[in-house]
Amino acid sequence: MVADIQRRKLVLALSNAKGSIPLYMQIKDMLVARVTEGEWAPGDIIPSEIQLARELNVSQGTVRKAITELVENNVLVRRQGRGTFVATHDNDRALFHFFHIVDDSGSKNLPESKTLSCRRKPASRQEASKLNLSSRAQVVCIERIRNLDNQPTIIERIILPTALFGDLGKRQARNLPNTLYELYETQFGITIHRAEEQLRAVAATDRDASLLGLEPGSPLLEIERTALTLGGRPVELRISRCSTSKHYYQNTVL
Amino acid sequence: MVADIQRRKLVLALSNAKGSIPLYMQIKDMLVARVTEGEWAPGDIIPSEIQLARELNVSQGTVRKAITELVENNVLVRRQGRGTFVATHDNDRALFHFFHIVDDSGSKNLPESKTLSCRRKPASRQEASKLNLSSRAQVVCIERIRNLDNQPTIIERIILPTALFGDLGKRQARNLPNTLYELYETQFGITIHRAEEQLRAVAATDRDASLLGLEPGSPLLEIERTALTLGGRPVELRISRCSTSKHYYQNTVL
DNA sequence: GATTTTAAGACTTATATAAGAGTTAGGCCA
DNA sequence: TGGCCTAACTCTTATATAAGTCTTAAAATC
Repeated sequence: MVADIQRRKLVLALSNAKGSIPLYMQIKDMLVARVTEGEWAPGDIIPSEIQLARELNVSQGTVRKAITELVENNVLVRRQGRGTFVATHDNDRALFHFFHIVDDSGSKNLPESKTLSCRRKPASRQEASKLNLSSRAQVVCIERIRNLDNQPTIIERIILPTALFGDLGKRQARNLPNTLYELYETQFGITIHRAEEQLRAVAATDRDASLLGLEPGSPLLEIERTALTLGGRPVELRISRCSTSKHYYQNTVL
Repeated sequence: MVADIQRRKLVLALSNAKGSIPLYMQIKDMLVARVTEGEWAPGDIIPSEIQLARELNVSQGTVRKAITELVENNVLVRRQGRGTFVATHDNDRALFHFFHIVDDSGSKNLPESKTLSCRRKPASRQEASKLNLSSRAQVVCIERIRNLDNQPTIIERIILPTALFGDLGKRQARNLPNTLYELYETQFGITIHRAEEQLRAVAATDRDASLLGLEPGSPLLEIERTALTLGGRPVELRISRCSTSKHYYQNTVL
């Protein structure tokens, strides 16, 4: 442990000698590394700014600048007087952060979910490519239907690499929780950090239509989301088909 | 001018005496005010951090913290060794910032535009409500069709309050530039700062279909955007209907 | 004697200031 | 024309002080 810190000091000293990369960035990278490597798990408190500053032989303000950027990136959460914590998916912000469907009055509610199926299969070419898997790797494929205001509104197909979510397919087959990202975090140690979404308008298939109680051919909003970890590794592919007769997808462009 | 600065110092001193609001926030608000009031126009350089610090009787670091937050909000742009500038819509970031349609290969190109019509009319109830106008206020209504890869892909209807964009309807009727936000900024002194977008899947009307070369009833992605100024005032309503057969709407959730 | 209230202290993050190190653009000179 | 110098910026780091939070133990109350 002490040796570990010594090594770190050495590394910092060396890269500092090289000159170019600012101290606070090196510290930032080091903090990210310690989070991704699991030294600090989501929800854990990390050492105080002063402790880190002592450990790394820099001033508190320098550590602070590194932490500030990680707070802006949603990696850490600060609470004055308490400490700094690794961000989790169990607080309100995180729960709603990746969900963009809003009802016509503008209010956002999390939908209930009913799992239709949960099985293993080889990844399709497209799935393998989007998840960076070798072709024909095994994936878990979950299908569920989600209700908003007691109306079936969204059909979701979720693709996960079996390599990462091995026993999810077997153990929890049909009683999956509503908020999957919390499950990934607590059960599999995988924290979703950001996502890329591709939206298209598509026509409802016969199956879509019967599940959602619409006419076949009705326009649906298709959202194809690739969810990534802090390290940028894609770990979930999720394709949602939404009826937008009473809801819409909300996006704020800052 | 000097009196103005003196007044500002006094205001700061007073609100500082009250105690609660941090100095850097007061400075931030003051900087925003000076931008919105037009003392500094988009593209202008603002006084250096040290000059502002002297003017306000605070240290450079405090001014810096205020400016940093405004840079994060896309209000200001910093260039090391040069100075700090009011953000404009003429750089790459701004041009692509509000445009989310990407072709299937993932590359983003700005579409060409052809104006179909440009006329004045009284605002509909919905338009008046979304733009915060008194009912039946006059608006300019622009309709245009936009090509991507030489294919008509997007039908746009743009609603602007005549009160703000008075002579736009007459003077420039049919030769509007492609990038409107730059025009708003340079010709009307209105800078779009953020936007709220509501996305739905809809069926193409006969007119949509003939303009886009599709079958009537084909699914289209409808994007209803309300664009707001720095002060949060809605100034443009834009409804786009997009064919998503070869393109999609890209959103990154951080 | 048991329970609640209060106040001090030891933490934490938040804010403000200052000094020196990088960057950039433009002028000067060979 | 091409290279060097310098002035005017921002960027990085460090330090001091303020403000918020929790623990603990003494004091007050039942």
